[in-house]
Amino acid sequence: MKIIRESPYIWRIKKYDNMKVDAIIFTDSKTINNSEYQEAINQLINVATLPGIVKAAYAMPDIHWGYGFPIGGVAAFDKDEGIISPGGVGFDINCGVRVMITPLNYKDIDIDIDKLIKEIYNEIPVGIGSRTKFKFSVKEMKNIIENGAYWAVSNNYGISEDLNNIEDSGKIIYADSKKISSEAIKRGSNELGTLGSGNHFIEIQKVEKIYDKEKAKEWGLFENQIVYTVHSGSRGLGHQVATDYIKIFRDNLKEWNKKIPDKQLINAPFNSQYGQDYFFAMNGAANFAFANRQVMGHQIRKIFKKIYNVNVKLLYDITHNIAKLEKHNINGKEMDLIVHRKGATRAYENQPVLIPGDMGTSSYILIGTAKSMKLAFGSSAHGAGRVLGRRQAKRRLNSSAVINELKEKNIHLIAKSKSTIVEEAPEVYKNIEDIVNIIEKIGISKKIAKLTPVGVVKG
DNA sequence: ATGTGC
Repeated sequence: MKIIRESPYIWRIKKYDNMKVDAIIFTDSKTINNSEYQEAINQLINVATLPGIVKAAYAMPDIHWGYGFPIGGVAAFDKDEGIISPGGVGFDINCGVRVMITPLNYKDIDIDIDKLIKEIYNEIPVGIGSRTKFKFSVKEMKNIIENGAYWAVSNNYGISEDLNNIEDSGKIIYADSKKISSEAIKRGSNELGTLGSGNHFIEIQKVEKIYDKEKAKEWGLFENQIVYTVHSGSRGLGHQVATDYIKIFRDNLKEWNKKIPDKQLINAPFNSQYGQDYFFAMNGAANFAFANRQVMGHQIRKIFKKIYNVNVKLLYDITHNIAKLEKHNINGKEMDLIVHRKGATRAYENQPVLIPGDMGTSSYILIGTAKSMKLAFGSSAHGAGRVLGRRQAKRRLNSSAVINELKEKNIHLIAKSKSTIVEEAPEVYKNIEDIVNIIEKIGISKKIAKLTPVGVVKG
């Protein structure tokens, strides 16, 4: 294996053996040789062997091991010759982030943070197995799956201008509820508007720093402003879709998959019936996730209206777990590609890029660049990335110490489960500043604003 | 991530 340093933060592994293209890693010299990176880099090399892959397999600075494909990876496949793989999307289909902005200043609100997060916690079901009290009918579920955030806004969970500020307007058209199992639909029927667990969160944040005054103003951001972020996905419904199609592919595409270097890279030709079925089911789950974040974002907006009598706007809502049909310019030729972003954020030129950190540090609002279109199919990083596994975290940390540590930083926390507090502690994550600085130095996104948490709701 | 595992 030959790693070439192409620039201070770009590393290229020249293709060898069964690789069809090179692998490219965006990171610094400190981490490229880190042994903990090696598993993820091996996964990236495996991805580079898959049929129809175009240009290279890419890794963002926050890569770590994932199911088959590394988390923090981008892989684009030719629409006609290439594949689609559930492992390239992840189990939490359309896990993503939305940032909503208030006109409030931190000094107007600081005494009420506990009250505010408690209201949110009481309104929105959080934690593993979190459910709403009511269930949607199968007919209504189909409507949600095919219409996403558009469904939510049409049903009074939002205002029409919200839809202008969601990736794909919160509704992917290549979605078909008939491709989703009744089991998945049943699981989703009382999950709309629920947060979930793990790294999912709701954070009340303060705009700590503005890097680009003009763009921040255009986007409605100012220093010390109160904003909030919702990080969640497609809950049990999306998880069931992933599980279902991995099994369907295993049962029916044995011959097609006999050469894959890792069973978890199971895939279907994009243009086959199985590939299309997964694509339409996956997009249905993605629409469910768009609706889910839309509902939660709007419920919190209503809480702000009630307590502070202010109007809240949606800055942007974006996914970091999806495979999308996109047109890209490859060596002067426009190509239709199926771009898998797993733990990677779309970063089209001028588009807001939302990268959350851990609950003790900060999150960033950035902007996509022309360079990102050229270097990584218009993609960027998605978060800090773990340094400690969940089990290790439990062994080394305890929840009251984490709560105290946050308290010292004036961060209020309300969480359903003590083990989640420990598994998601600041110590468990890499430094988000490093990740953001690397992607900015490469030029695939530019910083607009830095957010620091003041109130956190966790599962 | 997940009614937390084959």
